[in-house]
Amino acid sequence: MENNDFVKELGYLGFTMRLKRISDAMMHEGRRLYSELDVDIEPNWYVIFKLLKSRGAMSVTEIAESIRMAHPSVIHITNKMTDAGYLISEKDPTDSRKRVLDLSARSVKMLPEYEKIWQAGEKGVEKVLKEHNALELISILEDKFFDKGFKERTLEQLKNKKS
Amino acid sequence: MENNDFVKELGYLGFTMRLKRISDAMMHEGRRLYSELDVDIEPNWYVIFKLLKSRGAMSVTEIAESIRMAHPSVIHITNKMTDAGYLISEKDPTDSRKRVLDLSARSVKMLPEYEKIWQAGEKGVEKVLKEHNALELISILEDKFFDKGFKERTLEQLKNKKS
DNA sequence: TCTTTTTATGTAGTTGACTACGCAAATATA
DNA sequence: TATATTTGCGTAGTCAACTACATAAAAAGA
Repeated sequence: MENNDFVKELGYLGFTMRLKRISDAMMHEGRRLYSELDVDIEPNWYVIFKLLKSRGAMSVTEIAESIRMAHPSVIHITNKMTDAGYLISEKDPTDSRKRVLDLSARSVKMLPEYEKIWQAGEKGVEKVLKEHNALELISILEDKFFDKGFKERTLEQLKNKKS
Repeated sequence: MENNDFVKELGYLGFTMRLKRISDAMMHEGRRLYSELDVDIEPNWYVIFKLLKSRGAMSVTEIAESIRMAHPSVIHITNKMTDAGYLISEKDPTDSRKRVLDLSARSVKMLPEYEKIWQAGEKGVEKVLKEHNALELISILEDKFFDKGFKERTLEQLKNKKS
């Protein structure tokens, strides 16, 4: 960080933007990392890989709920993974509305290599965050600001001017 | 948060995605908040408003550096603010490459109202985060993961397999 | 059984970041 | 002074997330 960072000067008002900047920066770093290692996957795919490996085949909506994402986002990600040959998509035989996704043979073959990278990334993050209770803070943020949290809290403050 | 959140199960591996989810959620909440209050501004504009109010007129690149964003992003945001009548754009008389941006009369008129909202939002965030050293943690994240941080740390871990 | 409601998926359109590249003006250098 | 480099801005193209809406199948209810 440079010392002339205006967002930092804004205190708690700058919090959301700083959160976004860090998250965006890490995403872009992830993309650069993969491209430098010549690995043709994208950041965030790892969640789908891990999920399907752990739980087996799942439908679009099941995936969306498991990782708390809107279903169109899941469709977008998994379509790209399917195009890249990492996922297999099949109609559910008992419910023809559903589409069931699972890891392809290519995924099974490549996963060991990719998991090395993810483990290294995790270690790097862990080293920095272990002594700072970072996961605990993230949990609190999720509890307080997911869904209606931030808006409601602000409207509340606008009404009760006293505080 | 629901209890069946797979990303949470991933430990430090899920950290970046959880960061992104929270930051996205807060952004969307912000948009909903403004629309509910019938205010025609967008999340993140507040940083530009605050910056120009505090520092006076600035060029595109100066703004980008002050808030640590890529300059095309700043152009994108400030163009929309200009279209909405909140900013004035003028060529720098001494350097014709530069374009200098400043708050319009409309901004000056509306700012007191908007600042009430931002103050309320800040209070809401502050209430939740005060006892958790959240700003300190954000600073650490910025120090460690901005720019080349995350990629370099991961590559390092990939080499030194021992740790 | 026929109709209504719910569920699962998909598409379209919006927003907000980024990188890569191009162009023109200012500055530095030969 | 002429050329080369740097700087400032802008555009194009990419990607990820969201909401709103559409469609079709399944489930529920009359």
